[in-house]
Amino acid sequence: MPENVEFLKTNALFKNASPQFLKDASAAISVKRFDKNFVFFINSDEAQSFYFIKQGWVKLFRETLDGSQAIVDICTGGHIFGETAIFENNQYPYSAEAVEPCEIATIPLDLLKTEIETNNKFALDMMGSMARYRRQQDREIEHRALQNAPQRIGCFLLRLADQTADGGVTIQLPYDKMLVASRLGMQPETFSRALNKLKEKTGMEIKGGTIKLDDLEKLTDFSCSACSSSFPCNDLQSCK
Amino acid sequence: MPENVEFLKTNALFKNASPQFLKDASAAISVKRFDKNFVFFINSDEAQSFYFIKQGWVKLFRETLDGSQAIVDICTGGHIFGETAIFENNQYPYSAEAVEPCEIATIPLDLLKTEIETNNKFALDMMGSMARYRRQQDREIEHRALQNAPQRIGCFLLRLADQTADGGVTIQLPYDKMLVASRLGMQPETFSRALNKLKEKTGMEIKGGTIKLDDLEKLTDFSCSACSSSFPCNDLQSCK
DNA sequence: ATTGCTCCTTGACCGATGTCAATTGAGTGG
DNA sequence: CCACTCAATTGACATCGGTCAAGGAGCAAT
Repeated sequence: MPENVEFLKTNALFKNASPQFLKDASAAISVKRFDKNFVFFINSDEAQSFYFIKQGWVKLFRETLDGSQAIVDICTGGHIFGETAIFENNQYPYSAEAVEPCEIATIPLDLLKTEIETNNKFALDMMGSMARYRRQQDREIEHRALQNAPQRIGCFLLRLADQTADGGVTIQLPYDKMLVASRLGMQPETFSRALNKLKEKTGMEIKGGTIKLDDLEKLTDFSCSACSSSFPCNDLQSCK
Repeated sequence: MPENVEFLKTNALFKNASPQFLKDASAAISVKRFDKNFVFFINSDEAQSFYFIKQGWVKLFRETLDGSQAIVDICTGGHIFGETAIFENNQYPYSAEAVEPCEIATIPLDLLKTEIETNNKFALDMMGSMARYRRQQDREIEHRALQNAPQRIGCFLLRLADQTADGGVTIQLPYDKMLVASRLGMQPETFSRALNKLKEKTGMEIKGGTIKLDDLEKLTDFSCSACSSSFPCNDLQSCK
């Protein structure tokens, strides 16, 4: 397969991509760096391309008339965005902005469209990917209805947690606290206070965006009681 | 096409279903009436079938350890449910219960699975249907974050509205107010109070589940300012 | 070190929603 | 017609989260 598109394989969606698709993509692809705050497209723009994130974080969002923002998703390396325009009359259904310097591959949407139309295996993978997203969204709605702010933060942290050698846990926030707050649908002030409450309840140690905890169970006890999945909630995507 | 599966065509998903699928479905299908509160399956049950609603309303939901319920969706005639188990290791990702007497067709999941694997047109339709659902969910999350209770109710009503001859509008709630409340992610008490506030603001006339309003614009002015779509929000599914 | 910037935190306050309890109302079956 | 049940409303109150304003912490440029 062409070298310059090998990285696509880091996304399971492309594991059954046809040679033709890879060849065409290889010819048409453009990989570039983008600065923080670069806007890839805005909601309802005519869609020409979809994007593959090699590196960095991208925020997908929609805005209301009165200027509020709703975060649709926050994605990073290995994820694609903008591809849903295929099913939306070729209009992007949200806006996309870099939240830090990024390395992004731009690929014509037509190629993807042709591929799902002609390669059934690929179509199946695409459906799997859409179903995974659906599961994610369903749970997100549930969390917002049934969990309070500290619990939602706890749940978010759990999906970032790395076991350390001594049985403890280290968690590194992947981006700004402000952005985590809006990802979780709360105000920065609420986030700050809720994180403090979580700290009290679990004895975690917080230093900037790094969090340490000796016992994961403290966190699961606190957060997972108000959720319909039980930990480890493998049906939910990690946030990394 | 076999007569006893003709009704499937009322769902756009089946417009490109293969003759083979229809024939197999025709042989395997079972159409029955179910009482109110009948439970079709519960979350994480092994999935054998998916269901097509000919008549009535069905509630899809998940439950937490502490007994709270989160509504995933509430569906009616022409909609299917349970089909997502295909992408979830053959386990239903939610529970399903009749909220009133229903007429439901039960169809083996295998047939659907085979169909998406072998009929690419069908697979594309399936993706379209999944994308529509995604759009729906994205907006749902947005609404819960940015709209208050009266606005959410207003938005819900707008998607039920029928123009009457004299330019006015009649709206009929499709099911219990309690269920509408949980569909909108709020408590029955909150719903009741919020509906009163909406009545004050728009001058609507409420009698049981029937609502009359002379001017739709009163409602859109009130609800749609806190939304990222503008009315008529054709990207959102009607609630009927 | 100083300045200026942005992110983050904290305090004070308020409005929205949830909770609990009592009451009313509508529909059902005896 | 009456009792029963459940939905719906209403009141009182608590809690949560949002808003506004002020201050502190980290960081880069000078």
